Amino acid sequence: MNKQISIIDSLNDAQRLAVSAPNQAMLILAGAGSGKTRVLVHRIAWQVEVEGLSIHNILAVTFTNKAAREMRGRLEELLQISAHAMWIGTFHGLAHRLLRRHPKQAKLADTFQVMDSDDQLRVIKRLVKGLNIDDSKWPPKQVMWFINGQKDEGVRARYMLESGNIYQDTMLMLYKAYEEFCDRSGLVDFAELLLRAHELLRDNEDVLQFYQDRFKQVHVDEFQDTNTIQYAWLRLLTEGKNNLFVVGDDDQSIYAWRGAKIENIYNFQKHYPSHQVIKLEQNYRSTGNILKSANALINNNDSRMGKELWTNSEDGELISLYTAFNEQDEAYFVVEKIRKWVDDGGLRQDVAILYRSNAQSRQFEEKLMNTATPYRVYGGLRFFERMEIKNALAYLRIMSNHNDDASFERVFNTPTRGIGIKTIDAVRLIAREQQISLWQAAVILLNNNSLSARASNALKGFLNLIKQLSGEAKEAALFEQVKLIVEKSGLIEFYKKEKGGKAEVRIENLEELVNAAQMFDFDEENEENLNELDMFLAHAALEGGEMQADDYEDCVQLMTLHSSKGLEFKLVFLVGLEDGLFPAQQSTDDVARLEEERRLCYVGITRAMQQLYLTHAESRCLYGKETNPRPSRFLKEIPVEFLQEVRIRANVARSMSMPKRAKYSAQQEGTYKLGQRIRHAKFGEGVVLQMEGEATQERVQINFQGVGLKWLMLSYTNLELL
DNA sequence: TTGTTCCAGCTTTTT
DNA sequence: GCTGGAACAA
Repeated sequence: MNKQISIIDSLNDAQRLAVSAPNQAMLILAGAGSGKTRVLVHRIAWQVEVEGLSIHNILAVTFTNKAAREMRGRLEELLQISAHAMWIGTFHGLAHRLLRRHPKQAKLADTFQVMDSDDQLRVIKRLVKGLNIDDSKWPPKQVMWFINGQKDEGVRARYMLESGNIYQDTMLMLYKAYEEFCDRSGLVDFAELLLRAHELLRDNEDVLQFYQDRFKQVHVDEFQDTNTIQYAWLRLLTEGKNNLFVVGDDDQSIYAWRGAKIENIYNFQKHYPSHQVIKLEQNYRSTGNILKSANALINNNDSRMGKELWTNSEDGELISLYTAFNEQDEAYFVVEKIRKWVDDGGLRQDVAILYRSNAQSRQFEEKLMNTATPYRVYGGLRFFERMEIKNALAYLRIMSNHNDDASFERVFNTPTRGIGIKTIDAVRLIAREQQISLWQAAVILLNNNSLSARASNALKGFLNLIKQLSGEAKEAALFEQVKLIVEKSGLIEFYKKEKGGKAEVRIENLEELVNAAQMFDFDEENEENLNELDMFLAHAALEGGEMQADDYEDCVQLMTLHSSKGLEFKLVFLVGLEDGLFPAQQSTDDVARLEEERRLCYVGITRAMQQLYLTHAESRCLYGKETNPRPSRFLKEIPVEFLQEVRIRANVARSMSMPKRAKYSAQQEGTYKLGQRIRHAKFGEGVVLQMEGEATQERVQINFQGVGLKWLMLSYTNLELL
């Protein structure tokens, strides 16, 4: 009794319904800021405290490690227990755990290693080259998208038929070759983790039965982001049991471009007919004006399940709109406002600058730096993705598994040890011909004595180094193994010679890697019978590590709209609201993609708690070219009554209809060509010689008879065509 | 083997 | 306009 009350006491009606619903399929449509994670955590607590389930009987799946950590933490706090052993994790993390537990049934080597996307791309590049395929017609990146796209849909190369289309068939051939390569090297990419885990359950009745029995309840966060194979996996686990509890928001689906299937929400309703839908529409985050603007914007999307956020809180301030001259001015304005916020006692960490593309951060960084304002940019290289770290890890991997070709390629000549192109090509050739690993090929080559003495020594030197290191490392603790390779691989000396001031940081990072190994909590992840090194390497690939260390300083947050999802800030600047930038150029001619951009804008607006600034520039340097973009169409979708136009000093209430430059529409565009003859009221007849600028900025140079050269602004001049 | 130059590419991102 | 990678020269 007490327990029930304590779990649902602090919740609103809709949240209570969701948390205390009987054990059945549930679809929770949770708007931004409506307490989604809260519901998830309390639901699990309810099942433990009230329904009497053991935490072992509960599975909770998220997309990011951060979300998983947060959920675990909040659950521990609420239940006052250790949720250590509970299966809370990312799709990839849980899939990895399954594969480690059942490598045989999954048809994997039990020493398999996880490749991150960087590893994957390198492998594909190598493969494309090795097969003599024109990488301008089949760019490795596209090959990677193709392969991952197929895997996301659950399609193996062997299920695919040749189409007679050269492009498709070459892709297919590469997909096949890639699969063979991965099998031979014992490597598994991210998409493969999911696909394999699905096949593991699908093809092994006993394994499936075991997990179906174990997990009485399955919970999914951010369900709108699941792709086909993830949903298929969830369905297998909950087959015939009606015990899938999903939380999501169709309006915040912004990852269709990487395979997320919003249809999964609709299919859920078909596949679990006795499900219950609960909408969480009360928002606890933003002011009324912010919410109403967001609602108005998202209403322009046709494909929606329908949901309208509301709040008990005040309307708050109007949303501010600033029109900048150019991107410099925009950044200046934003930084000026932040300065004021801080002067008025605000915290920098409550402020976020959100943009559509990473390249936009630079202007703001410069201005912030000039004013000595601490800031943090999200989305850079993470610790385990740094080159020096990846190289060190490659040494560890090849020690663990000599046949790991991806790692072999990475370090055979890093640091340089005189293994030239000719030598490695000979090795690659043998490997390809005999379908063996580079390591095995190198051994054969050395035994054949077919290399020059110098090349042979260099290659032998590398193999011996690895052998010697593996020998020495065998008995050592994890951190000692890492220390050993950092010291003996020659990487430190190698980076010491590097110029450009990076040397110091790189060496520090390598030392930090030893620390990371020492801190690595083996038991935490390991119910499996694995050695510590393999777990550490998997951890590195699956977690990526923290971005930057200065987490604790009070600083302004800069990030893309995508990475802002799930976060909230008192003061938000949504910048670069210009057609072509946001919505992105590539998304403007397709309704579905445009709707995704709109959802992205909706995500951005709903990050703001108290104050929201929208900015756009009339002129912007893009790819080295001056452009005059029109204000984003999304701006026009926000009703004028929620907006106020802002200058640097004074606020000006908005009176006129929104797009103040729309009147200079395309009517004149393309009218003037070089050589066009015209007449001007004052200057008489002339010929157009040059044109530049767009829209209001469009100017033409005209050679007037008897008057000479003149530059005229088209928006101010009336010219008669002749 | 290293340094230079040239050239393509250029949304969004986790795992 | 900037960056990373590849090709080429010394």
